[in-house]
Amino acid sequence: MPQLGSGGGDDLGATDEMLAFKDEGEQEEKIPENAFTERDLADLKSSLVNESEGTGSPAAAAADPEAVRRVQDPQRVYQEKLPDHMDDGMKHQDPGMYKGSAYSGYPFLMLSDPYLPNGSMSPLSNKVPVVQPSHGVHPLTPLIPYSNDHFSHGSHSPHLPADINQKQGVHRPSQTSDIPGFYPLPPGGVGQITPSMGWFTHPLMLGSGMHTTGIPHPAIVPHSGKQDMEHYDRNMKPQPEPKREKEAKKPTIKKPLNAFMLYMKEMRAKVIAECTLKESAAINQILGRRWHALSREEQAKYYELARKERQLHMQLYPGWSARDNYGKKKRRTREKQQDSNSGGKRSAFGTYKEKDAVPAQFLPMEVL
DNA sequence: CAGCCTTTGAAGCGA
DNA sequence: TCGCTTCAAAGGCTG
Repeated sequence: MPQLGSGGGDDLGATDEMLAFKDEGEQEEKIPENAFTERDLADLKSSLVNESEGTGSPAAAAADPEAVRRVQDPQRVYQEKLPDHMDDGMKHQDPGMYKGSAYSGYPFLMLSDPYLPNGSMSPLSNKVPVVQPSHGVHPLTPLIPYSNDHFSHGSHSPHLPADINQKQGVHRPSQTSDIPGFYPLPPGGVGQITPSMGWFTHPLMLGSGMHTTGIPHPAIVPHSGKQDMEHYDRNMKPQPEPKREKEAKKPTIKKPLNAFMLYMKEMRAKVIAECTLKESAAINQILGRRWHALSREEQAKYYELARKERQLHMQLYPGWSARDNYGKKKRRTREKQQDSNSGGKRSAFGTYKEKDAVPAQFLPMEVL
């Protein structure tokens, strides 16, 4: 807070305290991704084996030395757990804030990259307004899947005005009021989107989900859920007559994605490719470990992205509350959930079932 | 075919 | 304020 909060409060009301990370061991954590993946996979497999054998946490812990290290160093864990509000320290979009570092590969803020002749990053591209409005692309979440792969096709790059970075990136009077300005949806812009572009194929683009602002958002989802989505994906057409009722229903506005979710979205495909795994539960375990292994800068960019996602969400759906979606996911086994909650510990380390329970002395203060 | 699994983080709510 | 609960994504698995 002291060093970063000078620019006034965040409209999200975060405490804006930039927790200093401990530098300890950071280098160790920077493991090449491939090696990491192999180890992840091995770890995962061994822990699965161990779990099936019914052994306890030691085996699981042994399978993940990194986790063990974290557990044994509560302070590190505490510092590792980067609170969202730290990103508020970066909210000012100070051009120098991330200059040339943290946002590399960051699909949101680095959006201009694919459009740069050499693909390199312009310093200006660090700024939030780099969000690509001319595609009608959702400025935040949806960008993740498109990152470089999608943009590398180059078919849509002509839609990006060459000066967009300068125009939108340089001058930003206020944090909140200008957000909508990031996402002007040019008439016809949507139609230019290539089918490969994630949520541009979203059903809502085709009708019911279009936000009243005219800005489609992936957070809006028809009540009907998966099947409808699949239907849309296959046919790229609005639902036929019988679905009218459903259309009339109020669409579900999804929660904005948090930092980890954004990270998962971006990295999932990569992990799947590297591990040839598809099961999300396993993938997520790997991603969870990788998340912890990320440097503070790398995590910070996702926290920042998540913060902007929330901001945008707030602006698009002012009256929306996470509460609105409570109960929409039917949980069949509520008792079971409670059991696991009572038997396990949800902490900075994640969700621990009994076998993984962390001794209290290893828990960070905030958890205790 | 609905829900589970699995992860972290945000938010809501009751005490 | 604290602690618990729910949901966000995702895709194979399960009953």
